[in-house]
Amino acid sequence: MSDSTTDWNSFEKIHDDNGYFPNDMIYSIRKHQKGDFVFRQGDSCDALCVVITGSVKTEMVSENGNLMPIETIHAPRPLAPAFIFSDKNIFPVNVIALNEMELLRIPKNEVLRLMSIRPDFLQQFMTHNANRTQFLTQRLQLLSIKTIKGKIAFLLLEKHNSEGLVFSLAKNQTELAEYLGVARPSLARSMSEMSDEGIISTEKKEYKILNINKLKKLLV
Amino acid sequence: MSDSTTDWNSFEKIHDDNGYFPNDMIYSIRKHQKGDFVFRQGDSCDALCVVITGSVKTEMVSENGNLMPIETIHAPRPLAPAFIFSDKNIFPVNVIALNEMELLRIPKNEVLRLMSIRPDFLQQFMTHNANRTQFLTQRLQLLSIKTIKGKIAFLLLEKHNSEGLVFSLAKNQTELAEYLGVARPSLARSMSEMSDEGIISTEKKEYKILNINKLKKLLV
DNA sequence: ATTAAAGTGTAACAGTTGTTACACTAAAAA
DNA sequence: TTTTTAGTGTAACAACTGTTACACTTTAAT
Repeated sequence: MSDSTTDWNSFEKIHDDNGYFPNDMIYSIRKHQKGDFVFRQGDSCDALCVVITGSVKTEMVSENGNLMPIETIHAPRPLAPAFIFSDKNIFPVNVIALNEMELLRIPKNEVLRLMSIRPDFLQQFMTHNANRTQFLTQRLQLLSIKTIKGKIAFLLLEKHNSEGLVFSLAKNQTELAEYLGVARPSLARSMSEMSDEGIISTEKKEYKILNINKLKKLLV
Repeated sequence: MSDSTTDWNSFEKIHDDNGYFPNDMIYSIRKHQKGDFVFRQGDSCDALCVVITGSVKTEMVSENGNLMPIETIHAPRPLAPAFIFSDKNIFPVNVIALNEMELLRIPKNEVLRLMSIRPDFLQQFMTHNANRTQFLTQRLQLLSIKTIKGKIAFLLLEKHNSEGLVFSLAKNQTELAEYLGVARPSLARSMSEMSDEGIISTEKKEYKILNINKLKKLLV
């Protein structure tokens, strides 16, 4: 499964009680070089894995053999943390090291023990998962909207709620199109139509909402 | 916020230690009648809520004032369990009683305490959330596929993995179309084309995969 | 300053999907 | 059985989106 020499099934104990991890915590750390497969899609996994240095990318192997990139994960961040507790704990993606990286691995039972003795750890774990659920829910909502103008409206109204009528987006047009799951020229067309209709105005990454009622009607 | 007479902020203690909930658990129970708003979109919530009898529906108020049904929740099931731990704990949906129902409410701090003293409770909570994350991820994958034939292929190949080349689906064509987020006649057209091409055959809710390689190519 | 690269606006056309309508069949109710 | 209802197959057409191509602008690199 992997190219490192670390024995994957041996766990050590940590030596300093830092108030977060107790000094008798059972864990293992393994190093990977750039390009290593950290996990392959279909591997089973019964430990909490945390990227502690470096970064990895995840990609999904579709049924026809194509590779679809999912996301990039930079240290420090857990790797599919919810996942070790699911009924069917098989890794859904390939995980590949983008550079030299280190992976902390804590067995499931030890995770449960940590949770019961370290409230901070428990709370942080829960918060992470809750935020992830909210992220997924919101993403699902966005993709449920069928028209391009509707997706743009959803995005801009969301920004509006936190930042008002004038704001800037971090993404350029190409990235935005990818994020919305549409073709770039189609996005440009829809946007220029919305400008013609006096709903919004855009200048590079700066957006203004000119007619919020018309914008809301596009959500239908 | 609600029509019941129970004091929403008073919590009692449970009286029998059933091995799952301890006898000093802090909680409250409130009853709702059919049609009551249990929560409104935007309400904040710092307690774990469990539907213990009856059922509720959740719906989302979109920016233009339309109502979009999300899901129906039958007892016994927690209500947005991940959610109380998120950074921004505002209810994302309306929750409405479908019939006479009872809601168990356990304050967040008490949930954390329960988790640390009842491993079963902790584990079940984690498993529930993990499964939900997996469900959302899979739904996201399905909606990311752009063509109708691709969505059909994804669905059928998933069934194939667990049940082989011949199986039946629980949904009829109308429900299936809604699930895939496409128009019913469009789904029928795509399916009959796939039948013409010798990829699948369908009879009512029975499906056969005739040419799995062609089916996999549709995922691109 | 010049060149190269990245990002954007736009148009023509093809392809897919949604809409609407209607006939037909199967299943449920009277 | 008859009637009603739900579910399905199909067609014509409209609407929308993707594809491809190219000009133009802005930014970065040489």
